[in-house]
Amino acid sequence: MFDVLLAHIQEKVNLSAADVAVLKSFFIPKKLRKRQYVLQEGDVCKYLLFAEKGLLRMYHVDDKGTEHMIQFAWEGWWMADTYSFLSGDVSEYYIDAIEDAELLMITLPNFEAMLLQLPVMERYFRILSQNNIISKEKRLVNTISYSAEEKYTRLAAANPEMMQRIPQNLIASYLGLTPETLSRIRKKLMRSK
Amino acid sequence: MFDVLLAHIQEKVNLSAADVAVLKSFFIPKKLRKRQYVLQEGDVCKYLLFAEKGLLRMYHVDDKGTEHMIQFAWEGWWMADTYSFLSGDVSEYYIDAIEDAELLMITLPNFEAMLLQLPVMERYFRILSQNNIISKEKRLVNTISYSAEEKYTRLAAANPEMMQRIPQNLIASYLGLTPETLSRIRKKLMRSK
DNA sequence: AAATACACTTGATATAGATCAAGTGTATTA
DNA sequence: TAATACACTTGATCTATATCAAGTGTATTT
Repeated sequence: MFDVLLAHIQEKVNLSAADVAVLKSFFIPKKLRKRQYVLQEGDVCKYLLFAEKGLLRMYHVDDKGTEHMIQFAWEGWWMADTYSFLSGDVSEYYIDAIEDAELLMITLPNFEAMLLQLPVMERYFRILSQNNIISKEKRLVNTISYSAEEKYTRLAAANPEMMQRIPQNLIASYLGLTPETLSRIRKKLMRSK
Repeated sequence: MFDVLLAHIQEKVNLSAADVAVLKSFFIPKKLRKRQYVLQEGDVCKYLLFAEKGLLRMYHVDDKGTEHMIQFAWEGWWMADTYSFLSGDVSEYYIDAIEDAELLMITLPNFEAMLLQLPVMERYFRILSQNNIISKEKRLVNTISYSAEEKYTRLAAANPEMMQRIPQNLIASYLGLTPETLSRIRKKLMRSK
């Protein structure tokens, strides 16, 4: 149940056996069916989520009803609307399961208690957050600097795992493209290979 | 010299007088003239920067030579190519001064030493990084979900300080638009007001 | 097993925003 | 004080990508 989480944390910082026991006590396990929501627009994001298994997405729905993918999370990744989770304000995003999933969830009070009781977790989340910033910065540059075709090829090169795992229409949305445009780009790239 | 930095840190965490003395010892002050570089593509980002005064920008230059604004930093903001700074790999970005500036700079070894000697700074940078993630997430959603006009009005509403301070052509680049397009949008909005 | 929904493809057309080009006013430099 | 550069504007045209529409194959539901 905690295998993936503990491996992930211990890659960055050291935890004693006692620490591990304390750590576990803060989390709530949860299983999700495909298409099941964890967060809907207008709700407060009550949990920070860690994926032990399965696949989640966070997305925004614009005025026209179009979905825009913000993030995906599979085994070994955290997910939350960080803003809503930390501020308690309602979220403008949705989180749901693309595949059946097993999660570990932590509430904000427990998150804060954990950081006080296990100060080493400040370091863990500081490192994690910095890595998150790096990848968001790369994605931003990719989004504003390149053509549709370049965006796609760069994403595929930088993130092959995503290409195997995520349906093509969701990749399109992640890149800010329509599914039709991505389909045509892929066709063109196939021909030229 | 350290006024803005200390105020900023003490808004988030507590520092004793002794802590402050230790903290100061890790930083190098630096003055920059307008248009002066702190980082150029191909260099390693050796410093994490804090702006005590003035205005900096970080940007990417694409294959066609077009600049794309990644971030601005004025009094009270940090700046670095986080990836290059932490990994030691060469940067793909430029950082320079838009206005004359006074900076406090810290090297990676000093940054790490500071975190070890002042563990409370782990917390400070964890909070800071989370806030950074929140704002990058908002910017991303803005970038991929809305039309040029909506992007601009939303940025102006969410970030009025930026509008006053940053030249219009750089705002355009920050939004992923050409200066011509932004000029026309503003004209249209003036008329309709 | 049939019915329905969904992911993806392909074609025709529309359009938001880019590009190219020229001009104005203001700030910096010689 | 003249010269030059730079930020911004405005117009004409072009183009990458969106939109609309229809069709195919596969998976899910009844």
